[in-house]
Amino acid sequence: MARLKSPEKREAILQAAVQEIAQAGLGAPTARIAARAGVAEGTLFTYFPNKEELLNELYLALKGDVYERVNASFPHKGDLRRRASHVWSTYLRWAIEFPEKRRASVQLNVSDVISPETRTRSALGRENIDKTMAELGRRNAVRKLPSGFAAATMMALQEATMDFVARQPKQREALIEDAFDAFWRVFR
Amino acid sequence: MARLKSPEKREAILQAAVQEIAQAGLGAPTARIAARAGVAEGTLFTYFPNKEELLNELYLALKGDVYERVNASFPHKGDLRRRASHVWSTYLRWAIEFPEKRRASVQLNVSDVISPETRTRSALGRENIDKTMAELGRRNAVRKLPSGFAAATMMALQEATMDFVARQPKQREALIEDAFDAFWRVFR
Amino acid sequence: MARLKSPEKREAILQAAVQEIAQAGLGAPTARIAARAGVAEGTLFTYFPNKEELLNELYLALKGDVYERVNASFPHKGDLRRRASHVWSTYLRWAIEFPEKRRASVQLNVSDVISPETRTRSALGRENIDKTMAELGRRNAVRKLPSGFAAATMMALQEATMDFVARQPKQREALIEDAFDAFWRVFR
Amino acid sequence: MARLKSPEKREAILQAAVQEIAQAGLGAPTARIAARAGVAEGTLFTYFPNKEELLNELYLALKGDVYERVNASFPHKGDLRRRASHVWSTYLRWAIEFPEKRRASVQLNVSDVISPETRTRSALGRENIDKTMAELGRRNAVRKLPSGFAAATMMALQEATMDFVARQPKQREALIEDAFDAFWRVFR
DNA sequence: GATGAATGAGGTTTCATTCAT
DNA sequence: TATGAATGAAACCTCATTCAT
Repeated sequence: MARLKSPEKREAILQAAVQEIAQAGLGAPTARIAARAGVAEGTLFTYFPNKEELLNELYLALKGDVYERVNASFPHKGDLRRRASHVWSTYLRWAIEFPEKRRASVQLNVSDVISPETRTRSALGRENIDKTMAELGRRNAVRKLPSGFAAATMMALQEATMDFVARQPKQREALIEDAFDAFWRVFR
Repeated sequence: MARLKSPEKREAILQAAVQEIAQAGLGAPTARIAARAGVAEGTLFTYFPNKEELLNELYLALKGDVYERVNASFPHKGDLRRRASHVWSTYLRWAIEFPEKRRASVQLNVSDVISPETRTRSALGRENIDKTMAELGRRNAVRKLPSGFAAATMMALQEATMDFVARQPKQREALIEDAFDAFWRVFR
Repeated sequence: MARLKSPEKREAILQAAVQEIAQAGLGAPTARIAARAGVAEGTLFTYFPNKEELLNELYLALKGDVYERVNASFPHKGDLRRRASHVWSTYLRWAIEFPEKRRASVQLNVSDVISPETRTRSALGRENIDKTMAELGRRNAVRKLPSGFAAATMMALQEATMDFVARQPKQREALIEDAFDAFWRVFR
Repeated sequence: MARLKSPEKREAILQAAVQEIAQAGLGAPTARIAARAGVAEGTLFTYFPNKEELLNELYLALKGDVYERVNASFPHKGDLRRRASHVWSTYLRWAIEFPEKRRASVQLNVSDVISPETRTRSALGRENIDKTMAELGRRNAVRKLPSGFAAATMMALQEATMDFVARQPKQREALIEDAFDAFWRVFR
């Protein structure tokens, strides 16, 4: 039998894509991605039929990456604040730990290469997050704002937080906590 | 004497760039920008030495556009909440009124074509905003968070708001106000 | 004003295409066609939007080339044999004089890059030929064969003749005449 | 002992090549040919050293296919017309019965991948045909035309006939006969 | 022998920029 | 100044062929 398509190589390509996209945006040449992954230009296309697919798969991989973390130790029995705080800090730590992944993620979000289908698929595994956000959205303070506002607000406030954490890594935990307090106040 | 470079043409190119970038991202070909502006491909380069410069100038133009609005009726004598509310709603209304401008603006922000110098230059005309944000940042609630957090938070929360307003244009004013309340709570 | 798109360059590209296709088939690289035409790779695409269009335009140019010759001295008042002979020999001489054009023409015909629309357009200017062929097809000898058989037969028999003329150029005129006699006998 | 190369697989590859080439021309990827043959990409190259060889072998196979038929019931004792008619209709029926084979055959003929050696080898098994054609060529009517004209004419006229039969399959036998009459007249 | 992943040269096309007009 | 044809580097992708398994 011939060699099997190795998951390692696929992973290497996705990781290389993260780095290149973080650096050069979605215009990053497939040739450079392949080179960084240590495979031939053509090999990339045995793992992904074309660049668009690669980008979509990358999107899913990145989302999956975070969701997995969030779900891993999700405090199902905790109260709302506890659960919101878990989502908040897990997410934020991920973004801080892997700044390139976050950067790539942002680029993918802003662009329109991500197909609706991919967006739908990415929702899988996000149930815990979604439920928590929905609950937040039903609180009196924001009841009049549309559903989805809570999630969007979290994304947005995290965005605002990350940059600062990136610049002051030592105060990381304090910043994460203080920023969550600010976030929480929106719904209090 | 030679003809003068017409400000109208320069403006037309910038406007065309907004549309094209909103539609196709920063990869939008200069040829299409020129075409939409109603000038020849080469003409674009008599107004801007290269694409990068065009993009930087566009960034400045867009920022200037908003700041001008904010400054136009700035309530210098109002209290903090009043001033913050002014910034909030002026900015938000601009983004809602010109969705393409906002989209282009986002693309430019995310990318790294905007030089540090341009970012510095863009600060001019933002004094009112900056001062208001700084004041917000000194409030007890967020005192421990880094300076700049207030501004970043506003940008971020507005981002979260816009999408909803875009989808429910009729409730625009209510949404803007309710979202500001949420925003304000962060600092309360 | 800028340079105008020069018909000479367009012509050069088409001629270069003829040579390259005659030599290497329809797979002939656009880069080589451009090089032979003495223009840059990219220039080819300012004259033809893509390779397919180039091929279609080439098809039309080649057809037009022959038809022009046939029409130039068409003996409208001659009897059927006279007119058939004119078509026969004009066509044949063209094919013999420009073997590469003929070879390119054959390749284009066999392939499926030529759109139906192009085939339709190519019919313009072929009225004299068509009318003559139709008249041939109505003769008793071939009355039972479908319309179009005469034209197809001529094409086919010419094909058979060309190769021989190519190999024995000195007997060209005699061969053309003798072969026409054979052709004519089909309808006698 | 190692497995033997299976003749069935070889045959499957050749048949697959016929289909693919009929559909997509000689540019048909070896990968698709292999896929259609139900073998792995690499396997194709254990049966044929490279694509060019495959094409040459296919050419021989196709020619052999027809010649076999012609020879099978060749009327060695019949007069010239009888023998010519046999060749004519056997050949024509083959082409009509296997349109893809014919299409592939045409593509191969037009291209220049077929080596002179292959052309020579393909002459084997064509003796009956050749002898009949040679005899036709010596008839008074075409005596002045080069040897080989008869064969070429037949090919050519058949080409002209096939298309019509393809479009009117019901009149097949009548068309074959009428067209042969027309063909015969060339030599009468 | 059979497999199919891996390779990289080469193909078509795009596009920022230049420059003759 | 204005124009748009010309340029050629570089992008994405295909495919014949090799070779580890």
